[in-house]
Amino acid sequence: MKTTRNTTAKTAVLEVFEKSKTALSHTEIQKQLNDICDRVTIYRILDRLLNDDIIHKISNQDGTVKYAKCNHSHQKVHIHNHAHFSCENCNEITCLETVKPSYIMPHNYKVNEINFTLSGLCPKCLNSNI
Amino acid sequence: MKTTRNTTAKTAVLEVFEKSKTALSHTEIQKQLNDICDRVTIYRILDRLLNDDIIHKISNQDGTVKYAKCNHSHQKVHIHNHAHFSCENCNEITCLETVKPSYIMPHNYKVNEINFTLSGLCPKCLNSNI
DNA sequence: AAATTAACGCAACAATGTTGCTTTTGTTTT
DNA sequence: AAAACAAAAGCAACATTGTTGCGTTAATTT
Repeated sequence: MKTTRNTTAKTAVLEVFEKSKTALSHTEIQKQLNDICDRVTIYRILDRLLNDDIIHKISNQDGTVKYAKCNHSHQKVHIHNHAHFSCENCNEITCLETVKPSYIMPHNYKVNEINFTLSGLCPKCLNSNI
Repeated sequence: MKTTRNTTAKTAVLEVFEKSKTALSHTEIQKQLNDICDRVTIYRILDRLLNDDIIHKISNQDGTVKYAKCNHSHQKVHIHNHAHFSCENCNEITCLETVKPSYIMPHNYKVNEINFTLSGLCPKCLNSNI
């Protein structure tokens, strides 16, 4: 069986997620790490964290891919079927863990996962824009 | 004022969309066009069509970007606030124009657009898999 | 302390998207 | 119908993002 190790790079990436309130792209993570490790290493760490359900992947309307670690202190399992908000002004993506859409599906579809991303202005930008 | 022209390449791209029931990636469009024009030209045509609201952009969970032209014969304006379905088996993305999610937002957010993508098995794959 | 192997670094590559500049071509004007 | 105008195309070069192979390093177990 394959065991996962706690390397310095992985710990550093997790710290970056811990500190950030918003979802981060690979490039943003790399910048925050100040090149303490290789680009490829970050990709591989992200792969492992995704696999272990510690983070989840969000792809924005514009095609950019971001990653986030949710705070789900009380839950045992990481639920990523919640909504995300993408701000058109500051480009930050945040998890809206309370927002759960309801919908009616046509027959003959089997839904395994949902991805619900809303975009517009986040509270921060909404206030400073008026 | 900038006027848009009906070039052969643009017409060909529109025909490809017309024929296709599913959303298409840049690469898929290029293949169907049999290299009648440059890669860059396709990108620029897609930009124009997006700008003119003739097609819309869908970015899948996996980070791939696709484009689709909806059939909205009766409407004057192109509405792209509908749901999409992404099949995990055949990777096709289809518009679910009838599916409109309802949800409750926290205060202080201004929602301009929504992107609701469901993934799982489409009717075609659901039937052939059992 | 030695053994094991997960993870890293590096180089190379692939896919996707962008930009600048010249040429072509669709459309309007004369 | 020809000339004028400018949108769009072609081409080359580049930027970004993500992937793969392989030898080396280092976390964990024995």
